[in-house]
Amino acid sequence: MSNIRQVATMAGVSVATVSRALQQPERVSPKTRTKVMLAVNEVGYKPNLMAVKFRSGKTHNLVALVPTVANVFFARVISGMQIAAAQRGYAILLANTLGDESIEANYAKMVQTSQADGLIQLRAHNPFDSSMNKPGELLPMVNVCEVMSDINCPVVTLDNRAAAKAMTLHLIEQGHSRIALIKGPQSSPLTRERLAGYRDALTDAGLTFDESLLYPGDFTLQSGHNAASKILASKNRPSAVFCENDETAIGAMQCFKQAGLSIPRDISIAGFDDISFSAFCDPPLTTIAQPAEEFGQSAVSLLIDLLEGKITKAPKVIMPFELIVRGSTGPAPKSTVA
Amino acid sequence: MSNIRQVATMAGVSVATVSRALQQPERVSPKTRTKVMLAVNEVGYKPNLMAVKFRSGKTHNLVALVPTVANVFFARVISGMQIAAAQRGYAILLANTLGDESIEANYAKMVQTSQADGLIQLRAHNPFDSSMNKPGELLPMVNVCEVMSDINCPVVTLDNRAAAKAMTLHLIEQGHSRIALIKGPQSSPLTRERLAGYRDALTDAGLTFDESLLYPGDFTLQSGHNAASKILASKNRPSAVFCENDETAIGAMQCFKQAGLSIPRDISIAGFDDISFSAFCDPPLTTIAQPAEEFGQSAVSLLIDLLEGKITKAPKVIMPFELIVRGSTGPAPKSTVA
DNA sequence: TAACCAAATGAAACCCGTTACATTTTAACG
DNA sequence: CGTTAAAATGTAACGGGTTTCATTTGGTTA
Repeated sequence: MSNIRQVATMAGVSVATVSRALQQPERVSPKTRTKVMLAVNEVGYKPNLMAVKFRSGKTHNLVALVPTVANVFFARVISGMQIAAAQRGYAILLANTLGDESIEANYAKMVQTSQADGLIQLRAHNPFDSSMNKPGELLPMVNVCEVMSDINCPVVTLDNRAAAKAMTLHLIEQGHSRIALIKGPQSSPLTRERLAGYRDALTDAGLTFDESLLYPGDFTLQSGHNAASKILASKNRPSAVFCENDETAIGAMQCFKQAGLSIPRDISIAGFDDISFSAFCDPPLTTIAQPAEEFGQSAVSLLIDLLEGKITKAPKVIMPFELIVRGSTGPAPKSTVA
Repeated sequence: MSNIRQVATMAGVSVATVSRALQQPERVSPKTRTKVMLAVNEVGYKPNLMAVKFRSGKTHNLVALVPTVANVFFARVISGMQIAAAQRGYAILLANTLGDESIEANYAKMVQTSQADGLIQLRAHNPFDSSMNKPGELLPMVNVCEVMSDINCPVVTLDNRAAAKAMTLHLIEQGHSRIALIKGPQSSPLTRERLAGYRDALTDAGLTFDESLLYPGDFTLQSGHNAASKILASKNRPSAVFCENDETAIGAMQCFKQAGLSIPRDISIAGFDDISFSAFCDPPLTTIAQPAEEFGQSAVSLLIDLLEGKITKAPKVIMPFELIVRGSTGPAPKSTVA
């Protein structure tokens, strides 16, 4: 690999001049500039940006801690992060953490060992060890989707509680009074927030909250399918099912259809996220649309602002959601309503 | 940030000794080792790995050029890459190229500017500029999924032609003789290979290849839906549809179902990839399973071997596929067969 | 105790840009 | 033409590790 000194020799100038000719062309005479450019081409010079990063102390790398890269919703967030980062000259170091805290910690160390400037966390968990805690100083981190309550950290999310309430309200308006909820992983704050919103809507509508209508899930297709089997087997079957994400809903939908139920005639199903597959179910899934790509973009933008000292307080960005009513929800069957 | 010199001062030894105490503990006396470790903790020393990378000329970063991060199949490949890379001490720099050659070239430059050691390409396209071509030397690149014919490059893929042939054969065995094919993007070699396999099977079975049964697509849900509409509108409608990927199949399936067709009674549908959603369709989708995660792992492993000089020839790794027969394919309707 | 070798340690170069500071060249003006 | 300021260019330090080579220390043996 050629270096700047070879270019300098070839051009018959000093390394400083070469550096200037490349970084601030107006600082060198046109004549010298030409000489340098010719020499650059001559020796096929490509700057060693590792040296630049080392010297400057800025890597322009951001670590993204993603529990599961293969999750469609997360994939959209990553896509947004990637695009925003590229626009501002940063690269994304992707970490597939599988929710494992030791893996998270390993990647977080990249920030502590100067391999990355900052970190984006999709889970509600602080991956840094205590040595990073500087009193009064923000960690070089931004949280997306899930909110960490115990730490002061910029965050991009949406009002999950309000969104879940809106969806539940939609179902109630359709005449449903027994609405099952298939939850997400217990560990996720999202699960609790969405449950709270579901409960809010019931309370507002004067309906009783029934623990037995809550089903465990973990945001996977399979867990939706499993929960649906249990719902089918329950006595007093609910007339609607609100799933805390779309994958769960799609898994549940398959189970109901294979059992011979017609959706939404026999049972209504609603999801959360609006992944691409949701519009292509049969029937298409009623869901809450989240601006996933914007989550990623906004998070990256916030993190870079933080790193570049443009913000010092930790903002909380609440993105808008949208209730998307499609064919999977409809009026409650008369028999159930009666 | 503390550095190694501060540790040296604190421990009362030279920087060389500190470096050795940390890298090759057996090379220093136990007494010194202890002194150094105490000093490390004392000043909260974290090595600047950017300096190490700069000095060594090895970044231990790999660039992954992915056309669309949000594609579920690619997401699985990325997941595999990520895991294999982590195991061998490498990090993945993710690039969402959108198939744009200038974006690809930008990320490829990261290799040329010493920001990454190598690159994994998911498209059949060489992103490097000509300055990288060293006669007789392999590029620091591995190809996954798609094969580049014009360049000598290690590759991990599967026999798409054979797989498409196997699927088509399956449909033929079910009694189908008019089988539509919804293709992928024209630009992708996958599209052509799968088409070739489809054709092979028809030829072997003595069926005529009918151009009018080929429908354009681009691997998206929407394109599958669009193609299905056209199929519905065609006179002499085919009794089976082979889609070049699962997303297309799922999009097509929705269209057929909404038109009142029963699958597979009225029409059979087959896909390719075996994404997670395929098992959770109604009916579940017959498809070709590809070991996507293994693609990623194998590619990373190959690339690292290449970078570390463990291989000098460009191997071609052909992964196995599996025909997964589910409910979306069945015997051809009698009326059509007759 | 002298001689000798191995183990332990230290000094300094090195990687490759950027940049502060010093020096030289150029241009302008009296 | 001489003076002076501005523009252009050069020199060398710097960043933080690793590593080579030299030196010192320690222990062993005659």
